[in-house]
Amino acid sequence: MEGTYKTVRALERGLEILFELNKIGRATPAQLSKATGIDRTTTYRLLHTLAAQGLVGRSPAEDSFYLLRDTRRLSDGFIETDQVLWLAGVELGKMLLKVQWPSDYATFDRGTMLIQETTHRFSSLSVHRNMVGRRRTLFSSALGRAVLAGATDSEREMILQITESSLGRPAPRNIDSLLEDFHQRGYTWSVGGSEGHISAIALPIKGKDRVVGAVNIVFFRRASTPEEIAEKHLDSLKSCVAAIEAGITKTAEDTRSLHGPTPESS
Amino acid sequence: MEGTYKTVRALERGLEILFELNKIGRATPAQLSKATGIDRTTTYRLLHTLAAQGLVGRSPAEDSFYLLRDTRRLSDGFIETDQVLWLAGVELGKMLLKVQWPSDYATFDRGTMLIQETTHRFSSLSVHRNMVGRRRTLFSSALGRAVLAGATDSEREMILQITESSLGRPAPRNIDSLLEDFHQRGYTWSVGGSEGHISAIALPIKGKDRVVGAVNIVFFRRASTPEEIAEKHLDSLKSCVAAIEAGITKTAEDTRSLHGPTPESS
DNA sequence: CAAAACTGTGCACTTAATGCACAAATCTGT
DNA sequence: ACAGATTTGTGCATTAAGTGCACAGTTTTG
Repeated sequence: MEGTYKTVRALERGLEILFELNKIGRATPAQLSKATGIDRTTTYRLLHTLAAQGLVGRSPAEDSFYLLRDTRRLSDGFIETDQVLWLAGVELGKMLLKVQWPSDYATFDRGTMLIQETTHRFSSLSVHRNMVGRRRTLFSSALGRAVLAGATDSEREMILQITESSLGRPAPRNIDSLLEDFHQRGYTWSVGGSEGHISAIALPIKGKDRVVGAVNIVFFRRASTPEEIAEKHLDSLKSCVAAIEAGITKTAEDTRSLHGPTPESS
Repeated sequence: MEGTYKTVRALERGLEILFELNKIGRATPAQLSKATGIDRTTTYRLLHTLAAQGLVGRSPAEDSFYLLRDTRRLSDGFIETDQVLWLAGVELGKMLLKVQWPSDYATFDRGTMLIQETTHRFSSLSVHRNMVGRRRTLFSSALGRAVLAGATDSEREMILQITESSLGRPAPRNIDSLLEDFHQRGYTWSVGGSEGHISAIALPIKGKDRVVGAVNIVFFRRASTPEEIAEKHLDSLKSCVAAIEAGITKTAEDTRSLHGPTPESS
């Protein structure tokens, strides 16, 4: 990412052939060579390498290669939320430039909020590091409260059920005051949170039809109050959330196009 | 495929990293290096190459890499029928050894039968070549008749509608006699087909809940009759079809397992 | 049946992938 | 808060490994 690096050509070319095969659906080595501009024999050998990996197969009758089921091994590990992760990281970075305080992006995961991305490392106003992977409670953290506030009624019910079953104890059901507070203020908050000296405000991130996660701004309890921070930085937080949400709907829109093999008839 | 070739290592290694990333979901260069056994700096550079292609992204905050949506470009071109294609090619090859006559595997595609795989090239009893991509009619070819015969009622209705709309003329609706003939004989047939001197018998290939295509045996009209060929080779044809169908259900069964990223909590 | 196109493989060339080495940054434990 | 341990990023020399030419064999075209 830093200095644009010298890339590995053999890998690039192999991938290029895979891309091409995905477009065409079926092709001979010569066709692929023409399409990619890679020398024919090189194409041939790259195809063999791909075949050895079980990614492409060759028709026993025709000379053409095509994709095999195992190509899924290259992409099945991808999950939608990863895309959001990238976005969140970028936007959090931008926000840090305006707001000095660090912030986290977290998702609801099995009863608690799982921090997925953070700018703690880059903020001079943070003592924490290694935030990613840590968890915050659903009820007492600003992040958790934001998710609860951003959820639809049915979604919230599901979240509460999951939380109860994974925590093994009943969840506090006085959510109403929390929701009211959120609608009044426009954000959720917590004071003296996880370690007694940390406070935060947070907003939910909403996807197409569900709450994806939440983003917060973290500050020292003795340094300021939620109200003061909100006054100064809520707009930044809001536009950060908006940017992430925009990215989500954008990636959701571009429906992946499957193109079947449509050889020309004679 | 022939002599196991010298594979391209750089490509293999890059793919290995992608595989690993698909398993783990999220990893630092060092982790990937350990997991794959590839030198750390090499791993690092391969990751950069993958990143340059837009396949993986790197968290701006954390050091870990993860997959991006574009990994789908590596596999979206794959279609289920391709898997069948490979199978069909192999099985047709096997059948050719027993039955001297050439045979084709074809699928229904926009109103006609599209030949996808063939052993014409390898049969000494064929004058044709370049069969793949050619088309046979739905009503007068053994292949087409086999698909009609193998379809369920609702499926057949769909096939007929598609055919009518793409041919622009009404389809013959006297299918009943065809079906009756099929159930009586156990195969479909055509005499003096596409070019006057070619005959064939055929069987449908059925997938989980739909007709996938059909396989035929082709012979010279003056050399034999459908009845004679069926007597000699229908068993071979049947076991060929059975092998392909077995392969289809097998690949359909192995449901692809998606594994989400489940980072450990602190 | 001759010409053109394509496939498969050996081989020589030198590009380009690789891993070591080192500096810088980051994390960990006390 | 500080020192040791771990990890990251990059330059560079080495040579392994990717690449394309050449040629023989096969297939397709006209």
